[in-house]
Amino acid sequence: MQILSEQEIQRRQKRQQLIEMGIEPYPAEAFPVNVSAKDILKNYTRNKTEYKDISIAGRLMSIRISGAASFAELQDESGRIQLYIARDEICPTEDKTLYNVVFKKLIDIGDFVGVKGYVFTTQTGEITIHVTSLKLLAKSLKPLPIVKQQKDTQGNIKTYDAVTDAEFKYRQRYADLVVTPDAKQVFIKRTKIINAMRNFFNSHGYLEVETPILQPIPGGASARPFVTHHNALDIPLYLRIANELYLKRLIVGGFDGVYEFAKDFRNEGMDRNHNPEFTVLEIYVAYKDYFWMMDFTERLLEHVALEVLGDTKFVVGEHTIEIKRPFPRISIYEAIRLHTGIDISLMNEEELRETCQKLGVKVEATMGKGKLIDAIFGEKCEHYYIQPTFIIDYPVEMSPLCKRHRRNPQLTERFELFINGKEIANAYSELNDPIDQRERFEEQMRLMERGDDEAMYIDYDFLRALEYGMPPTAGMGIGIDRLTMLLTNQPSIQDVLFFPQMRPEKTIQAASHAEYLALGIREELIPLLQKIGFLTIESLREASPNKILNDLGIVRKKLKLENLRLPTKEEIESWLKK
RNA sequence: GAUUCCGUAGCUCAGCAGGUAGAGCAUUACACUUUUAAUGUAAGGGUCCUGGGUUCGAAUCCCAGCGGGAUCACCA
Repeated sequence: MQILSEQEIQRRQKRQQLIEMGIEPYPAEAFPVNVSAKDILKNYTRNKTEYKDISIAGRLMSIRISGAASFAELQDESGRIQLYIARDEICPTEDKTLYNVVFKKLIDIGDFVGVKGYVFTTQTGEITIHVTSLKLLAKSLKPLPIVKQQKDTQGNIKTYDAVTDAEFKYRQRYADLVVTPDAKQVFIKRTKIINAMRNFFNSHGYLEVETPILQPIPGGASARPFVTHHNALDIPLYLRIANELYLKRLIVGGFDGVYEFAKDFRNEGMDRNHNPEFTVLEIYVAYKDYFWMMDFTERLLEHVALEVLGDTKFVVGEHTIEIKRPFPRISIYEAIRLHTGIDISLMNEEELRETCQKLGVKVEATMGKGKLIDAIFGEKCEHYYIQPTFIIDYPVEMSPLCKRHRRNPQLTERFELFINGKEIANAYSELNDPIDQRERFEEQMRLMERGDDEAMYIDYDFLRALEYGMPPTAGMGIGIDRLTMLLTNQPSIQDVLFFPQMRPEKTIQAASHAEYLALGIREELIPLLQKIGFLTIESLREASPNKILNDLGIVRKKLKLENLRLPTKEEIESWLKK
């Protein structure tokens, strides 16, 4: 049994009352809609004749009753518009039930209604729908948070009582979306970002593809995977941590440009930058190198910013960022030298470890050369790159899937794009020498044996694919969640995911009346027991009979039920024995 | 995983040198035919996150747990 608040009980009673009056609170038939709130607000003043016979549906978000005429606000997907409801308009005959009872008493904030009527402007100058008929489309049983907004004389919107409880917003996004227009805008932009990218890729003739999410070997990145099990095959399967190796197989197969917006899964810590599942765009283009990909990435981001924001400049936190081609390019060694004064380019693992210690960068025994360099860069350099900057030419140890640098075999042809101090994109000239690739995998195996639980597994099928020959290829990945955070100025990944992962809620299921009765509890005592907190049989069993008796006495007095016969201690003990 | 802050009505929040639980909106009732977050009058609504402890007495102090946020660690 659900535990209901006073308002929830009232709404259930209203629902029942509607049914008894012959009004279906959840009608099956479609309601024809021929206009949106936004359309009316935008175009009515210029084109009044078009809005003489309109039909619109949405949620009631405020109701102001004043006698025989009332105002309400209807919210549809596009926004809110005011309704004017006059009793004698919606009830032209003697029977005023629809207005006096259904509208005034039985309809609540949050209910879906459909209205027909015509648009006019009130004396206070607000574009309003004069309602001539009103129909309940769906009853809402749970009260929404009440968020109010006021426009000041400059047209700025002031919000009162906005939902601030992060837990409420993330767990009950459906309710947050109803009452927080800004939240909705973030998600609309997210989709626009993806659409803009997709259009950009398609206009280049690249093919959108789908590759396995359930993988026998979790490859293409360094991360701890989620493991599941396939019953029929009786094998473990992993939720993908990346799709890189599959997309490259497709390049082997003769597609010259493939991309995928992929959900990846990593079984690691969660914070405002990390959710266990997240979205990554990866794209691979044959016969290109990382220089081409840098240029391509610049153009892509410029395109996305213009499509989504209409501008290449935007504000993130305290910074204004500008997507301005070309972005500066700086090698990782140079970046480290610049920000620490130390040249690490010729150091071995031991020297790097000492350098880390000197710089106060935390290290672990399992870290190899690649991770050590990454640690220094992450701690000492990353946050300086606010404006878009390519960090290039990473050491080979950090990049097991990346082609060696054409002039220096200790380096790779790799870039990462940093914006606002965070990595936004990662790209390579892809390693296509199967012998080198095999050796790099083997190096990863050695790291794994040292205890690096994020080192890559060897994917022999991928090696086999490379052995058939893969053309020179440039590949690039962008974290869509991070990019969305950037372009919508949201500080937390949870704000750009509809349903961020949360610890499961503990729901208390209250015992049913039958369960109380089964213990021999008199029916009249059940509400009292619930009132004093014994909502489950289990909680009752754990309590002492004396406490139950005491509390019942208190609540009886409080509810002024002096005529109610309290149970004896023996009676209570008899319940607890059953 | 560590540190730290928070958890009071449907929502936003007060309340803490321990002494009967508060406000605004929302809800209910009555009045009102053009209102602009907030008409007037009245009423109802709470396991003060949970469990222990200290105390004559705990929303308030102490301990533990649960949930969430922030910082850090790992990573994208």
